[in-house]
Amino acid sequence: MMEENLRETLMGGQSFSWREEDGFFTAVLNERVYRIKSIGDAAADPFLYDYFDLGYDYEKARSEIAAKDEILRKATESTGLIRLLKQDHWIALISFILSQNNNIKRITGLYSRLSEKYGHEVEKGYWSFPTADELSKATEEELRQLGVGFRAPFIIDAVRNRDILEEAEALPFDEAMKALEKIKGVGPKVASCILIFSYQRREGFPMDVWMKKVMAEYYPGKDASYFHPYEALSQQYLFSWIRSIT
DNA sequence: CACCAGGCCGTGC
DNA sequence: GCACGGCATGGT
Repeated sequence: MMEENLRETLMGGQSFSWREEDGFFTAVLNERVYRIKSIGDAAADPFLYDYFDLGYDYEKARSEIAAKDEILRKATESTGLIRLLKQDHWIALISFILSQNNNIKRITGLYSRLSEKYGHEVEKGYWSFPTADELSKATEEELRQLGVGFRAPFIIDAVRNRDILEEAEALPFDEAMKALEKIKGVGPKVASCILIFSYQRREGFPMDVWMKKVMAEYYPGKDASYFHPYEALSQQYLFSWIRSIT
């Protein structure tokens, strides 16, 4: 059995909710604090079972991805098992708006500051990410002061258009992309991240600056369809791999 | 000083 | 339709 790489799944750019402290991965989700050491800790909890998508066979998917070509074999062997998280839509929307032209470390910091300023404390020192209602109280000026920069008006617009998240649920992938892209600051990359990491849409294939390098260098002339039916998971292995060797 | 980070918007053609 | 500059912030 392939070793699980919980760190890559939780800290590798899918989510900005988790912190690593004292050998535990910790996050405030579902109105409480979760502290886990390994994926085994998630199986008994219904919320985490769903969040970590434990009903899906990631071992099988990984081995089929690895068999596709030499690059994917290298990418899958460069790390342990990676999962695709099923996060809250609203948290994913704001998280990936924050992510544009930004780096993972700073995105995580902004996520924390938003939580402490607009969220609520569920346990001493642990703050939930603000709900849409809570974040609706923020002004553009406040958000800029907090450090989100040019993304401030995008967050305001996301609050205003929050209902699109519900609509996207029932739409086929391409239409869900278009619906999400009606929100300011949401383009193809951000929309596909939201659909993969909170709607379980495995046909998404986010093209960030890292993936553009991978495609140009190793898959010239190809696109997401080459990786079917594992577009999203292949992308996640390639993303992890290219960052690890660069 | 420059250039980069899980990009997108507005403008011009 | 595509190319390009601008954009807040912090790190290297």
